[in-house]
Amino acid sequence: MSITSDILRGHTEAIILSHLLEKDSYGYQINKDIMKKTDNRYELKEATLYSAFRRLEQAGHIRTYWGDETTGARRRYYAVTDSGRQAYLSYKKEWEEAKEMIDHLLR
Amino acid sequence: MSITSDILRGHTEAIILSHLLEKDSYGYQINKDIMKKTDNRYELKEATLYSAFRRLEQAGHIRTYWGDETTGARRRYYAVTDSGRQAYLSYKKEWEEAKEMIDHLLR
DNA sequence: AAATATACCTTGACAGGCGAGGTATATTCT
DNA sequence: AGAATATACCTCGCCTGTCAAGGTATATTT
Repeated sequence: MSITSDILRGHTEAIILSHLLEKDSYGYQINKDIMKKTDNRYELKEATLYSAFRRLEQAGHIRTYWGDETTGARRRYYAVTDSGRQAYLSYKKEWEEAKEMIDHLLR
Repeated sequence: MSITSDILRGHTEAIILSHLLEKDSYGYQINKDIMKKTDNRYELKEATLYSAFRRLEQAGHIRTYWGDETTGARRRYYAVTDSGRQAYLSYKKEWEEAKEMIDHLLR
C-alpha cells in the first residue's frame, strides 16, 4: 500500500460529507469530482467509496434516493442529514487538531 | 477504533524517525516522550511502537544497539540510518502535500 | 458488432493499530 | 519483609479501512 493511501486513510467519510454539503451527488460523479479536485493525484477508489457510503448511511449521516433519469444508467443519490452536518464539523475540528499535532511531532 | 487513531495511522514511522533524529532513544522513553509532546492527547501504543520498529529496521531506516546500563532493566536503543534520514524527508514532503490536499477536500 | 463510457455493486485479502497478555529488574510503600 | 509500582522489553490475534478484482446493466461511439 502506498504511503499516500495510509495518510489519507480515515478521511474518506469527511471528504464525502464535505463534497455532499455542496450538493447531492452519486457515487460515480463523486469519484470523478475528487480526482478532478486533486488534479488526479488522489482517486477515491470505488470499493472504498461504497464501503464509506454504507458506514455513513448506517450512522445516519447521509440518506439516499434514486434519481429520476429517464435515460442512461440509474443513479443513487446521496444527501447529508443534520447528523451528517454535525459529523462533518466534528471531523473538521478533529482534523485541525490532528494536523497541528502531526506538524508538531514531525518537526 | 477512534477517529483520531485512523487519522494518525500511517504517521507512526515518520513520528518515530523525527523523534530519533533529535537523539537516539529506546521504546519506553519514546512512548513517554510522545505523550508529553502532545500533552497526553496522543499515545503511541506499545504494540504499535514495536511493530513500527520492526518495519523500520527491516527497511534499514534504523539500527539498534543495547544500552550499557549497569542497573535497572536493559534498554534497546534505536538510531536513524542515512536511509532513515532520506525516508524522513520523503515522509515529510508527502505529508505537506497530503495536508494541502485534505485541506482542499475538506473545505 | 465491438468497444467505450456511464453507473451500480460485492468479495476477499492485506496491513497497520492495538487490547491483552507475558517476562524481568529496581524502587517505593506499608 | 512483602506488596505494589515503575521501568523496560516483547508477542499474539483481532479489528477495521482500503482496494484489487470481479460482476451487472444501459447508452453511446466506433
